[in-house]
Amino acid sequence: MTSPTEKATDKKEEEKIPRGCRLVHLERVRRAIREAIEPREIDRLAETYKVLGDPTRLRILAALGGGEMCVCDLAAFLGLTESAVSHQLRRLKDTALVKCRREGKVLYYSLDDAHVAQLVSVGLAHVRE
Amino acid sequence: MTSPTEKATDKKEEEKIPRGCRLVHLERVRRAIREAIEPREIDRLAETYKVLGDPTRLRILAALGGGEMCVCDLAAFLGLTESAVSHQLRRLKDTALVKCRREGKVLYYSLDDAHVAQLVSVGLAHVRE
DNA sequence: GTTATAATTGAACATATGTTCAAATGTTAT
DNA sequence: ATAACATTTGAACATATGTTCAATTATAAC
Repeated sequence: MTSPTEKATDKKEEEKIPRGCRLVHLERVRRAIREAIEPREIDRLAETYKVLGDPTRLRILAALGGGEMCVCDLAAFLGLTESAVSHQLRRLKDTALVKCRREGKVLYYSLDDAHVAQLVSVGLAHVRE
Repeated sequence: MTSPTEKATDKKEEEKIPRGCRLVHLERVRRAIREAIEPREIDRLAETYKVLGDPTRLRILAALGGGEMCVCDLAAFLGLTESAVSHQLRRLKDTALVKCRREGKVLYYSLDDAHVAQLVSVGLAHVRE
């Protein structure tokens, strides 16, 4: 299962495997390490999905899919305080999922780009299958 | 802004709007309510994204993208205990993101279907843009 | 049967999360 | 200036989350 060539790989990969743990399929562990996504990207990806993983924020995104809305519109739709909505919108903006523009006193929020609607629809396709 | 016809819509929608809250754009709130995704679907969607929103679970999915692995392989790759990995795999299985097959004492985990890899890649495209 | 291996389960802990409340911005009109 | 409006901010609270540890199940070999 572990051929001589596999045992002779560079140290970098070996060092990433904790000592003393069981190794049922060493070559598979090595490949996973080799092809792993960078930690920074993993963290950003996780942050994005974490933000998507809340019913309130998903409802906000779905609503914005129909056109821009202001904070109090969303508060009325969601049945929440404007403060709660504002907090959520900030997270959505920090993750580049929504953007906003000012018109007088009112801030109009909308989806940041086409990717966002796609993210929601791919997820829907999964849960509906 | 609020035409006579808009005021004459059915009561069901009106009742969904909390009393006493500001209404800057009533017609937008109505449309959001009308086109809203069902609560059950929203919850399942949120649950799916919540599961995706963790670095450890994303690393597991990315690793399984290269082929099936057993629990101790993943534990070695992640640098975590097998218990921690098992807990995470259960969440991934409950959300239909991974599946597993038994071969003797070993359980081999793999991505549940093509949708899963797509979910990860769409997310990656978003954070990389 | 016993022993060893692969994985799961449940309790416990520290940390993170979502909402509310009260107070503070920023903008427009008077 | 002042007042009113739209939204944001920070602190506080209860609840949820991820990992570890110890104990348990399940399979295979002896």
